[in-house]
Amino acid sequence: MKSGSVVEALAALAQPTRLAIFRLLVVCGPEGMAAGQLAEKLCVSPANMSHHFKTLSHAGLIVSRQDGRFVYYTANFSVMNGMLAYLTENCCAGNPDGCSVPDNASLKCN
Amino acid sequence: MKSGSVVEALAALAQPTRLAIFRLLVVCGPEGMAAGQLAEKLCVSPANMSHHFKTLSHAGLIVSRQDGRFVYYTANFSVMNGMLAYLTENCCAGNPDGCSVPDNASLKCN
DNA sequence: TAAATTATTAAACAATTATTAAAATGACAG
DNA sequence: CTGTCATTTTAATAATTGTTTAATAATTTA
Repeated sequence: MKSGSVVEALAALAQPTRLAIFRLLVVCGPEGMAAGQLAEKLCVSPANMSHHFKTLSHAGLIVSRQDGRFVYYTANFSVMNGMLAYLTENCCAGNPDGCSVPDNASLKCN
Repeated sequence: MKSGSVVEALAALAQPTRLAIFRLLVVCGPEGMAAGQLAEKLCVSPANMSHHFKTLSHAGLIVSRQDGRFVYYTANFSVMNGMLAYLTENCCAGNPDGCSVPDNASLKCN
């Protein structure tokens, strides 16, 4: 994963509403949740939510699908995992003896 | 870890220079690196670096210690690990069968 | 003590971000 | 079609953030 994409993903999650959206979608799993339902659950106006969805989508962290007149959003685990991998790699390259970073710092729900 | 602290840590890392600083310090391990050395390595002015150090310090991601006229910074793994734990917990609570999130999504260099 | 080195702070500004309200789009039911 | 519901877009504003320059603080060397 490129450094720029990681920064974008971190920035997308570095906001209370968006972090809450993402975590809620992580819990929802593959079915996801409708935009309006998320808005109601988080007490945020639809317009504001839509802006946040756009930011998360652009970062690749969530994916949308239309179902009737509802739009369902789901968490995209692979980008999240790429971000986690980037943050944990090359740990303590200076003193490899005292260090063991697991390769499995990731969400495994795909 | 509180949601607010996680947002602060994510925001601290969601900037190219600061992400580079943190990753460099992760690689350096417990000895850390002097502020000026980091500035030179990343081609960023000392004043600008100082602001970024402040942001990272306030988020708890780095720690400073004075050594002579140098200030050494080191990565604080526990806050980083708290952030990773927060991001990976409660994964797929909706369909626990198909999900196994490792408990060890962390840096293990302390 | 004075000068040099290392790092931080203060002030200013340009740029980005978050939020709101209003208008517009797209999908479906009658 | 027409009207309604769900969501997005546009436009505007307030708030935050990143960078630069200049000034300040702390430490060491001469």
